[in-house]
Amino acid sequence: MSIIKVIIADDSDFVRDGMKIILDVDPDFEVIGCAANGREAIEIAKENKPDVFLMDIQMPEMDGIEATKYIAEHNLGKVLILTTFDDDELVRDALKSGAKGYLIKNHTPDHLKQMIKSVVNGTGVMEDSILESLAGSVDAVKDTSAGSGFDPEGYTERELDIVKAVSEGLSNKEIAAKLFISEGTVKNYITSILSKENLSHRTALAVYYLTGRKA
Amino acid sequence: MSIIKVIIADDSDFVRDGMKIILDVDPDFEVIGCAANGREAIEIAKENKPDVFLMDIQMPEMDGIEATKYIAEHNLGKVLILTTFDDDELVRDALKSGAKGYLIKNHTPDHLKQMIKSVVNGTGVMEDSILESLAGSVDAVKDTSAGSGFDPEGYTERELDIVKAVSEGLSNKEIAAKLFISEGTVKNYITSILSKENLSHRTALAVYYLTGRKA
DNA sequence: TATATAATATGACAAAAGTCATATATCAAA
DNA sequence: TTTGATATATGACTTTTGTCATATTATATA
Repeated sequence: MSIIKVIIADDSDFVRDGMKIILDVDPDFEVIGCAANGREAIEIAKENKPDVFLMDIQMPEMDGIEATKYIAEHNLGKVLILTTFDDDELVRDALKSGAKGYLIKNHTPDHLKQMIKSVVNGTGVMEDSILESLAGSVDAVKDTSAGSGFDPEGYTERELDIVKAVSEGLSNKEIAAKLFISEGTVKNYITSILSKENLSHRTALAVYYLTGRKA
Repeated sequence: MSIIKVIIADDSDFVRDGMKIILDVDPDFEVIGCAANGREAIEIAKENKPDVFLMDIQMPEMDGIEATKYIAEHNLGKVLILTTFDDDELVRDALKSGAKGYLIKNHTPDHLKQMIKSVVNGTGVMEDSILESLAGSVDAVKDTSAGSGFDPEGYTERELDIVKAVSEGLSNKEIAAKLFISEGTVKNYITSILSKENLSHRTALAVYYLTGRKA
């Protein structure tokens, strides 16, 4: 695998520098340019075509979505969207515009690099799996948020205390001690929560709460 | 629990606004001020003492670490450090300066809120566990796919099959059916895995595998 | 070949987990 | 004030989990 040429586009110098530092120390990567907005990124790309753009969405002058559209149309490289908050709509727009995936900014260096490599080397079939794995990893980070996954709607505070405790891997006895209630009460809560979610045991509940996936 | 008063200090308006929006929609929180650097945050706090500061590290004029020192010395509130990259050294400095914990910026709204509450309500004994859980959650994000936290080293393929199945929330019976082995064999595997990881039940194992956190 | 490891299996047992009916106290809303 | 929701508790019971000792293959390696 040859050196992966990267252009970083992000209006925050902190993020830009951070990414650059991370990639610069790795001989597999070469950061051929940094830009504070989409237009700058494209200008850099016209002189020196990168393998991949790390592209923020929110940027002045030309945002990541517009830039991605242009890049995809002119075949200037692959785009990996960077998001700080996982703004579902924006990300969806970006993917529609031709981005190959999206990352949350604070992935560890190794994870980041691995993902960039996946995107760069991705051919037809692989790309789905990349998106899937990206989506999966974002889901894993998601805790309770809206949309897919565990929905706190319809639960009382106390029930949510129980859900959280179960999802920390605590036993009924431990939960009882933690919340100063009897073990029987904990069991009652769990029975009722399981029935609401149509699950049969606590582990399935923990998994669902943590990953949004039901077995 | 009364309303939690928050001051947000971050040089990026994107982060600042994002945090504010997230907290504003929740009646449990009141954002009493936003600041672009540590000095501003402290000025706001002198007029209206907050329960907690959400404090970026990298900021112009007065950075989060200096600000945290001042806040801790003058008892102006608890500090939760926000980091985009988990820069170990900076975070360590911040914790030394009296911060109560640190968050990565892209936690989901619910997770963020929950953590703020933990910090605000934390008293003596609880604080360790908060830090621990924060550290754990950062670890979890560090490597959602595989790597930190649960270490596959020392496990056979078959054992890992079991770990994965447990972490999908499957029961012993379901795992047995899925892997075409007897339920007893599944139990044996689980007993041995739990003992290797020093855990007492499958839910703790699933949580550990999924989040890197041990109960 | 002898030995270690991996994958499988059983049975007996103990310990949790989960179900269900029932009950009480509080508090807010109709 | 009656009703409904929430938080709590018990006891009796069933099912699932987890533990342990023990055993059979197959395969790889010393």
